[in-house]
Amino acid sequence: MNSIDTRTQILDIAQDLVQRVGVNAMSYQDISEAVGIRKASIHYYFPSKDDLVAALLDRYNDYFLRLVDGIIAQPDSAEVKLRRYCSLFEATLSSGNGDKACLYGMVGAELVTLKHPLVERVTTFYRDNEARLGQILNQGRESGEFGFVGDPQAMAALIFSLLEGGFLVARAHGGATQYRAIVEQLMQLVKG
Amino acid sequence: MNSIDTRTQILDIAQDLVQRVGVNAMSYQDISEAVGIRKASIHYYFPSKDDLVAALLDRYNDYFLRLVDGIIAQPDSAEVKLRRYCSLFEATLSSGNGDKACLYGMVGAELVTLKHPLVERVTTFYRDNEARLGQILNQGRESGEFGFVGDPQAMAALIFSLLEGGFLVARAHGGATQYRAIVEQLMQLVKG
DNA sequence: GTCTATAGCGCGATAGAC
DNA sequence: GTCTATCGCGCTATAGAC
Repeated sequence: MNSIDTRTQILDIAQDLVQRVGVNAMSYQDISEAVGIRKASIHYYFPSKDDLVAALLDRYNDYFLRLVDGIIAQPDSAEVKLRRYCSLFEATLSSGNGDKACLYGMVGAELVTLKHPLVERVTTFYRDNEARLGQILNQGRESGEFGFVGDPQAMAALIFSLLEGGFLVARAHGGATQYRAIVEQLMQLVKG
Repeated sequence: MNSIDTRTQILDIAQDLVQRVGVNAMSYQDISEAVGIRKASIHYYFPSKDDLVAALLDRYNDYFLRLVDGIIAQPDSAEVKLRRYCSLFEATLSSGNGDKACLYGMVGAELVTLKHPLVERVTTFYRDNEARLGQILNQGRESGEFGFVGDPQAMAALIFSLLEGGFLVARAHGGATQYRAIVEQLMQLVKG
């Protein structure tokens, strides 16, 4: 099963690189040095760079949405669920050094330079996340925990944009502390 | 003054490219084709790519902050000022095709790939914008227009992250309509 | 100021030995 | 599966003619 291990190592390193420097600045050369194989060997697992990025996005999508669904399925209050959702993002920001952004946030910034099958993955990820945020907000509205004004779906879109943006801004200015302050301010607004 | 015109043309085209595809994907070749000169001639005005990007950021910083200061100086309500501030962003999103992001948002996403004198410009731009948003929010708090809970400076940081993120997300999903809906939802939250 | 020409590098990708 | 070797491209940047 050495081949599976190598494939996973490549994906892990590639994801780390994309989260730091973006898709365009990530190269087979960088990956090969970090993994300890030659860059030609990477083409054995991922013939083209688009194949690699697609695999990256699919793996992250499955991983992330499964975590989110796990949070939603728990019998917790809506506030706890929303806080946990925001923490999913923060965990990435804090892991390793503080210079990693959300994978889909980075890819979204470079969206125009991507080919079509990749673009659709990004829009789908955004839509799915907003839908799940909407579920949490609806629960909070019904239970009376959340008293924010306006449409829950509009609020879900706002929160998702806020978290993606908060990630990128925090990297330049304030770091995890600033991100946490923003989430705290958000919680106050949602409770209303 | 033909030289000044050419220099401005280069900056205009380069800015448009960075807002669409990012710093790393923007090339002297792309610029030369759009301006109608050879790429070697661009080096006459901007010896290195870092020189070009620095000039780009400085010009945009001056232009944008002057607009913001103009908005703040007017004898308008805080709500009008905040709406105008958000519209500054939206104007960029709508200009040309809908696939442009905020210049500093794009550069922020690629922050890790930038050299140091450029990084500082980005952090300064973020800080200056949050400070000005804080001014507007304070005015609204004092006049009684804004009833949001929490610290105005934390709220300013939240709004700035939201607008930068809203930009990037809207490009992938929903466009100017989605961005406008987010701003509308924000206004409701700020009024409290 | 703008041009042609070119250097030098890193990139994604492929062929073929082992 | 992993390697060496190499191709062809696009990039930033420079030298020097006009």
